[in-house]
Amino acid sequence: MATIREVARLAGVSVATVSKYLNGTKVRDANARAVEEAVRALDYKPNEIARGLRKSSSMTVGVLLPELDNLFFTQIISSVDAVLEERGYSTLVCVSRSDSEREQRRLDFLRRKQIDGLIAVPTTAASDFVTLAGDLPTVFVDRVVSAAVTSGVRCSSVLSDNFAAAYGAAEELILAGHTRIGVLLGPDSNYTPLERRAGFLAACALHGIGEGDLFLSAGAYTVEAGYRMTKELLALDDRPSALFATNNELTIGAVGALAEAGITPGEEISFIGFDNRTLAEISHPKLTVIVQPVAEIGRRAAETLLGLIDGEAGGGILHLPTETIRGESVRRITS
Amino acid sequence: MATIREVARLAGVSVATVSKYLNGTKVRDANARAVEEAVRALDYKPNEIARGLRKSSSMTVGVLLPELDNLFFTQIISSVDAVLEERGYSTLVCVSRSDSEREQRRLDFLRRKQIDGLIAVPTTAASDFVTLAGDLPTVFVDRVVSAAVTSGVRCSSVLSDNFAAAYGAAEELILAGHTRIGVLLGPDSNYTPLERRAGFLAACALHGIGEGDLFLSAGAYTVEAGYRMTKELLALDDRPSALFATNNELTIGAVGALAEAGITPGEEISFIGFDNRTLAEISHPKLTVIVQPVAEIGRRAAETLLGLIDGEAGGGILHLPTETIRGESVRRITS
DNA sequence: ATGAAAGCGCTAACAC
DNA sequence: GTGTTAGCGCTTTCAT
Repeated sequence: MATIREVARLAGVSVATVSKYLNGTKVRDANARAVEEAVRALDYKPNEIARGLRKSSSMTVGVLLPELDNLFFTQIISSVDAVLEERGYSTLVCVSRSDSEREQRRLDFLRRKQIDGLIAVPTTAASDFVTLAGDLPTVFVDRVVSAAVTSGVRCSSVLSDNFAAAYGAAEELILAGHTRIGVLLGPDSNYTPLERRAGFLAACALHGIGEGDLFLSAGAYTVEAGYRMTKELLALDDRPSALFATNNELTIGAVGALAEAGITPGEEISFIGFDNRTLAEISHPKLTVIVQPVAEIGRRAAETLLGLIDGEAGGGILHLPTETIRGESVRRITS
Repeated sequence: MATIREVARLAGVSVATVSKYLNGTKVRDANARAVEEAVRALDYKPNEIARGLRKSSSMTVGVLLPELDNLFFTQIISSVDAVLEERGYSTLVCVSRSDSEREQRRLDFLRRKQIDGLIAVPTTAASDFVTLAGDLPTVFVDRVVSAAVTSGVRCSSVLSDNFAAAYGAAEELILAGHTRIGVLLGPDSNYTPLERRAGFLAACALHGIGEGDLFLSAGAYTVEAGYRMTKELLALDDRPSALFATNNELTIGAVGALAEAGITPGEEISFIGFDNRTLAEISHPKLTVIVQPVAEIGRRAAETLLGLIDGEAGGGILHLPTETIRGESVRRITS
């Protein structure tokens, strides 16, 4: 690869002139042309590594998340990347496999790579993660860090309004006449299940439905867990008349269990799913689902990070509204 | 961030000694301990950028693909990353959005970042892409480059054995008695549809089924295209008795169209899908699908790339076998 | 085994 | 406006 020196020599100017021209400082017209020509002739491409070393800015941001074979995360990366790319940043992706130790090692790795900022879906409790991140501008996605910890720290959060999402789902079912509802929840070790549970219970409480009428089951955010929980609920003597699955995997599992039991959502049992727009659309009848604004989450996370990098204050928590896609899987009943 | 200088000063040795110790060269025991302690005290993390500049190796590989909101690609990244990470490499992800110009710009960007190698699912015809990649060690995934072009060039290909996959699907249907089969194919502008079409036709020809008995429809690799093609085929007076969807999106679309038409796969119409293991499992009855060994593809691609980086010869084309997951969506008929 | 010093490719003072 | 030069943080001769 050609270096700036060779370009300078071929163009008959100094390296400083080449550098200046390439970075937008005015140079004499004749020199500009000479440099341009030399660059083309040598197919010169600036070495960003050297550039980064000198400017102590790598124009790289790290993205650290639990896994890559999950569309929720990768769609977020997708829009994060779109925004960052436009600003000339590149994206270094690392995976924690939901393992705290691994996560810490990867974070260490990213710091060695001199990333300018970080977008993370931490596995470690976010508040502890803040400590690890230190002074690195960081945006948490799908997790929040209590304001207490973040004060003065350069980090913010972007996520769906999970409380409102679950609240809305509950209302949807309650207004359709359902009082005995099964809820498939994720593990309490994650952050979002707590918000979703709280939102659901809040709506129920408001309508006089206590926990006694509800069938709350919690498990992993996996297809298997969704399948198993649904089967268990269906096997009950006084089984619920409606089901709410609170994440993509649980939704898939629930749909599978219902299909296997020969139950059509919206007939014997009403159903509200989460996130899997595609599954909702190809199901027959179409499913009612709550969908998170993944693209928007990614976009806002990236923009927030760029703000932090540019010195804006952190500490903000951005809750983005979810959307309810109404299919025909919620049936009005009169109890 | 602490530098190697500060570590040296605190440890009371020269930077050379610190560097040597950190890189595995033997140093006096007392010095080793002193360095270790200084590193801990300062929380020193080597600056990989500076390191890369000096060694002119960035320990970074680029991954360039059409999009990130597609599990086929992201699962591949996932296993690529797992392999590379183990060897100390990091992964720079770029997206072409299936746009040749954009792809070239992103490739340029990656080169500026001094990547040591590239894993690509090119949008540009792979043979042209080779020229762009130049001397950069490159592994093509899901695409091949004719041996003629690659001779002497440092690139190889890793992909599924698409011919055999489609051949197998055809046999599966033919042996069940089907002769009038609808095939949902992707766009001829991609590479894989060609192989899949050829494989399917080869099996048919062997069993005396000509193109006249087949219903080949080609379209985009999208859910909508799959849905539309399926509806069209179902609307025919002499509609086929079996359907084969040749990719994930087409499979989803087909399943949706069948559900909407009230057709249960494996009853009125037999069905073989592609890649969507999850959908196959939660469907009732379970679907028969051909699945690509995504994890293996990624793993082998990464290993192949590491080989190329280490100076191995390129030019190889690795075809990995697909797997047939048998559900109950193929029904034996007697015509 | 150790340290002084050169230099990877680039940018930013600084003097002209 | 241009060129000379120092130096980003590191590795690597090359003497010692």
